[in-house]
Amino acid sequence: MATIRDVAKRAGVAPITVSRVINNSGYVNEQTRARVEAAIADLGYLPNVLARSLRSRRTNTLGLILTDISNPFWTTVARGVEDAASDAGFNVILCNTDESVVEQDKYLHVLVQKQVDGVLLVPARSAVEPVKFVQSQNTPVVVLDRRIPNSQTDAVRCDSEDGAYQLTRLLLSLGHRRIAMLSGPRGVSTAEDRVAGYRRALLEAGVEVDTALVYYGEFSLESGYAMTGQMLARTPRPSALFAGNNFIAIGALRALRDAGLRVPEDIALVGFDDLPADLVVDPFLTVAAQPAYEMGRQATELLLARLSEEAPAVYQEIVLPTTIVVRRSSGQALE
Amino acid sequence: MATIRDVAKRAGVAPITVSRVINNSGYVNEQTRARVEAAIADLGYLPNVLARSLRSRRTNTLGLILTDISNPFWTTVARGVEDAASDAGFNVILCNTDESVVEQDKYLHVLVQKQVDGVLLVPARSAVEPVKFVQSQNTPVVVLDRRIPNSQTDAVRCDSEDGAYQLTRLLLSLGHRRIAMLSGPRGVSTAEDRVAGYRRALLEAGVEVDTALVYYGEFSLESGYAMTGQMLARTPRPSALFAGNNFIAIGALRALRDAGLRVPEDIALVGFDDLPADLVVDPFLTVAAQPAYEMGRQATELLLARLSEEAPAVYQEIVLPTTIVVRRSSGQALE
DNA sequence: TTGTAATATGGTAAGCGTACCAGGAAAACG
DNA sequence: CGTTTTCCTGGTACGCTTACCATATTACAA
Repeated sequence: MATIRDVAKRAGVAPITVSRVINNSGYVNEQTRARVEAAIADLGYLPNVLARSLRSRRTNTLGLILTDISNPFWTTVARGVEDAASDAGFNVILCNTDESVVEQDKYLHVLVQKQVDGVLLVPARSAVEPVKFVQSQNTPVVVLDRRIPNSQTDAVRCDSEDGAYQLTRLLLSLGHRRIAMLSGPRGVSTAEDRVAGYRRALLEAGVEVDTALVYYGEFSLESGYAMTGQMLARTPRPSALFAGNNFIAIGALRALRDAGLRVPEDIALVGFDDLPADLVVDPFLTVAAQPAYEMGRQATELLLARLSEEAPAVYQEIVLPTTIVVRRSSGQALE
Repeated sequence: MATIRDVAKRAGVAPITVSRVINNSGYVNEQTRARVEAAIADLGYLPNVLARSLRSRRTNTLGLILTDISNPFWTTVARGVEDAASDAGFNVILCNTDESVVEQDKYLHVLVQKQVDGVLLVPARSAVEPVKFVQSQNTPVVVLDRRIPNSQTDAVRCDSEDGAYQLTRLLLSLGHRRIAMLSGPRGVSTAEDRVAGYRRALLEAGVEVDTALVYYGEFSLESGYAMTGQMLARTPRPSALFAGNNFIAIGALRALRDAGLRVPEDIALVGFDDLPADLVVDPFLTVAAQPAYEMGRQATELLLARLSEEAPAVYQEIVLPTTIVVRRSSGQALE
């Protein structure tokens, strides 16, 4: 473990000169530079980035807090984040909260203490405090995917409200009037925005919103399965089902299959979040697809841009459009 | 940004005493502790972990280098790693190499310079040098998923040879004699081990190995698609297809569909790596499933165990079994 | 010739905790 | 009562690099 002093001694210069060579900063004579580089090579010297970061107050590390990397939507977001970070010479610390505020806060504290240069946060709930905490430590935050009302931050997300509106309109145009909505948790903006879009479409079409058909659960397969079971007990049975995310959709599909119902013949199904094209041989679900990779990438680029600014931030909110992809699960128009 | 000195001043003690309170080390009088804790709370003090790490030579951070987090197999491994790390109070820096040795080496250098306490490496190629480099910096490594012949390291992987052997035997038992093998890159142990298991099964059954039916490509959808195209041009056409990983299997399925062939009626298909149960409504592929989560978890636990040992390592190699999951894609016995 | 800028290099301290060593007071022990 | 042990606290230096300030030489214009 050679240090910069060892290199300096060997090259017959001061440590600071070695530092200049390494960082290509300030003036260094060509011959001196060569001597230093030779010494570095001889000793196999590698700078201790911790010491550098302590002094320079830059770690070239970002924190990414999301709910669960196992969900392919987040996987794709994470890949976008890592790619953008890597391109800029940054590393990413990955954190899964599983929607737990407690876990989220633990991670936020650790990240701040590790002096990450910035945080990409998929907030477990809509509270502003976690964001304020990070900002109070002079660490910039970009809020990803979900809204936090009244927060002063940069944010990158998709237009859940509009995506849900479009999907619901699609179902309405096919003749459906009883559409069940299986959403995620209350207090999570994407879950609520999707319900809002659904309601707007119904109201606009003059269809009464039956609150008994609107479910708030978890963004999980189990919850999708359970909500579908409850939904099927309603009479008359809804003719279409809106799944609030990809896991809910899969849970719903399983529940429908277990109930002996065919999709779309017996009941139509649409969902939020597409599965990556690479994972599916024969895509079947009609969905509102979100540009997950782009979200990750743009959020990271926004965060990195903040780091190189001195001016106080004019917070930006980037809302990416969703794309309705019509496939078989939404079925034909009802006769 | 209060420092430990600020806290010390406010509590009327020396910085070291504050340190003792924070780390629960040494003796601290109860009243002193209370005063210090009050000062910490008043100032909103958070220790600077960089400074601590510089002194203590511990970062509580691990590096995870894999090929591509987008592949659900790696996603699951990563989740296992992060869970195990998190349980032990460690964070994980995520790195994607896309099978590039250049990227891999970049990441290894950065991780070492960032003083990570250990590295989990899915090696892009079977060379020992990258591992030796990390070890030369006194950073322990666990090699994940792939073998590196002649390396002195801990390793956790699945038994690819045996999994391939079992799968091939399954096909043989169904009456197949012309079985095409679509594998990953030469120089990647999992690709080669799977070919080896395939050969062993054939030899054991007295079936001649037709080298024209063994393809080495990439572990990607595109490669699977392309290899399948080539394979279909062979006469007589193979009656079964062995896909070397999940992406190759999906590429193969698409190519077969595009060629108007039905699976398993026209051609049987088996693959390596299962898709996570949560992602598939109706599993179809017969596969050798690897315990991806367990691999990640055990590799991490092994790495963490190394960190708390002073004795020179007796390197361990953990080989987890694969599970053959028979589904429809392998078809019935040929008549 | 003098002033100014560009080039080149170094000293010192700071960034923030903790390892190590020391020392004093109180409690326990023979 | 002297000695040992336990309890409690602090000083100093170190981990390694870089920010900041200072100095010195050369080059070139005024």
